[in-house]
Amino acid sequence: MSNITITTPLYYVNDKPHLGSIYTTIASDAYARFQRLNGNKVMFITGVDEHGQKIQRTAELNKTTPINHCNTISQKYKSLWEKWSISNDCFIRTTDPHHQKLVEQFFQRVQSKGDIRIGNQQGWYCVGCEEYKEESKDSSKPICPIHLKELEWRDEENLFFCLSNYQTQIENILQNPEFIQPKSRRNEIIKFVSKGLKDFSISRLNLEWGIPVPGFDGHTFYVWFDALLGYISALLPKGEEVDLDDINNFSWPPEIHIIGKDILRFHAVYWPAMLLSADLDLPRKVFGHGFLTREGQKMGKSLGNVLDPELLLNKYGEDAIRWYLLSDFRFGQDGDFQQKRFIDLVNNDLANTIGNLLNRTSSMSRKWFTNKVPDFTYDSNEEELKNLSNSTIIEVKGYLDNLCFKEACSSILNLASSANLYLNDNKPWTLIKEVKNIERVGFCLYNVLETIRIVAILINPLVPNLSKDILYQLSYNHNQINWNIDLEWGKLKKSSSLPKPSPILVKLEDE
RNA sequence: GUCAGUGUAGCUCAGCCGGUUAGAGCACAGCAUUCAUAACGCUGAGGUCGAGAGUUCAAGUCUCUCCACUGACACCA
Repeated sequence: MSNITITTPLYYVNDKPHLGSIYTTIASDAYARFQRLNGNKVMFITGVDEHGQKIQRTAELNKTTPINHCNTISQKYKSLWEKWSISNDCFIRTTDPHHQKLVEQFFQRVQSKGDIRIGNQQGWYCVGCEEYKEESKDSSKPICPIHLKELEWRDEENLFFCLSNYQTQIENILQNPEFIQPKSRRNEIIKFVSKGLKDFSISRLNLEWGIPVPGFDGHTFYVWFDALLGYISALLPKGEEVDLDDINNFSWPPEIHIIGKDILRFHAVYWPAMLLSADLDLPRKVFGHGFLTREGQKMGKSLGNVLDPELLLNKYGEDAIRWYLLSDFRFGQDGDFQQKRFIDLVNNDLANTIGNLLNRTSSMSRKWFTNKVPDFTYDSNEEELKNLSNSTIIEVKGYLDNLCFKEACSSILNLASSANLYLNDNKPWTLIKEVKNIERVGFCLYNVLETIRIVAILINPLVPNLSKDILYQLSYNHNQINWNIDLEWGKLKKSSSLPKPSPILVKLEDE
């Protein structure tokens, strides 16, 4: 048993949650549940990032104060995660007071290390965006691609973090092939780092909505510096004095940061350097997952094709969406959300393959074994399903350990299909016509029921509610499941009662 | 522009160090059928493996060229 800390990004509260955030969070949740089921002590962190210019501007647009805006959006995230059964152990807000203390303390460490300097942030600035833009390569007059207006040159005093001091150390960290996943993203980062690291600014001037930099009037911390530290604040008890020396007693460092590919560099380069500077341990792994498109198109407000997680949940239920997102997309790659495919897959996999398997087997047992799991003394060398279950368990563990959700789902589904086939081959409904076969039928049905139980336990981290429903219908205690115990073949008690089966998933209909 | 990756059945993708008639799931068509949720099962149709050239006894699998798409190339949560 070990301590495992898992993080989602701290979502920027500029806008309400979208499908991308639920995708990351569901995957993280599945991984966290998997680790718990294996008996590990898990600290699953999620939360929100609430500072910065964009927030301030959005609040102004909505004619409210930044903190009110943050309260509203943060609450949306919080309640949405509850509705989705996200099993996070804490929820950090970067406006939490103890976070501010931690940022200050962290800054002082880095500063005393000599990794902070004053410099000037220069660049082409778009007044409309209120952002620095990358200098355009080919045109001499830089133009904002959004506002199509000329950019103006700005030169602002900022504090800089001396990332360049960590060039070789970062390169060494990247030597570890496990540190950044998937591999393609790792290559990008290595390439990026090899071109030479430049210092980056960690403060802004004249931006009110941020944490003030101690000792530098008018400076507030740039959101990234602030936000990344939320992973640490999340672990510390609220309201008490913070002490960075103690964080290893609070499940630091994380086993994994699960993030979208867009923010990989911050987590895989800037963040490790910051931690090195502060003499803190590094996360063991950073996983940059892919993005989702919808029916082949990017999702965006301008296209008006965003999928609202709340609407999805109300319409289809969490299990259906969780299964689709985890089973059809390779986690490291981009995926395309297709309505028809979603409906087809969920109905096939969950309702037909798994759900109907439960239904048909339970029905037979109830019919011929007085509403119970068969009791029998039939002796046989035949261990087809037992062996397949055991090999599936090993496979699934391996896949989930590497966040290969799709492969895990497919492996589990294969087990369920095999159980369906096993029934078709053994034909208990024919055997039972001769009374002398009752023992053999009992043996056959028990094998399938037990396989269903294994299937239910294996899908538990992926679709927890569906899993519980199946276990309930098998009269198997679904509280406190532990994979080291409950995945053992033969745990289903003979003669335990079977309730009348009911569909575990109402089939979805295409609109 | 530079670098990297991808391009295989209608859709999503597997195909490791090159080796018999190119695979899976879904979709589609047919058969069978009740233990079951019109489910499960079986069969079938469907691919010039992006294009062209080359290496080889043999290439989806290696090399080169071209085409298309995607990503990275420092302040985008």
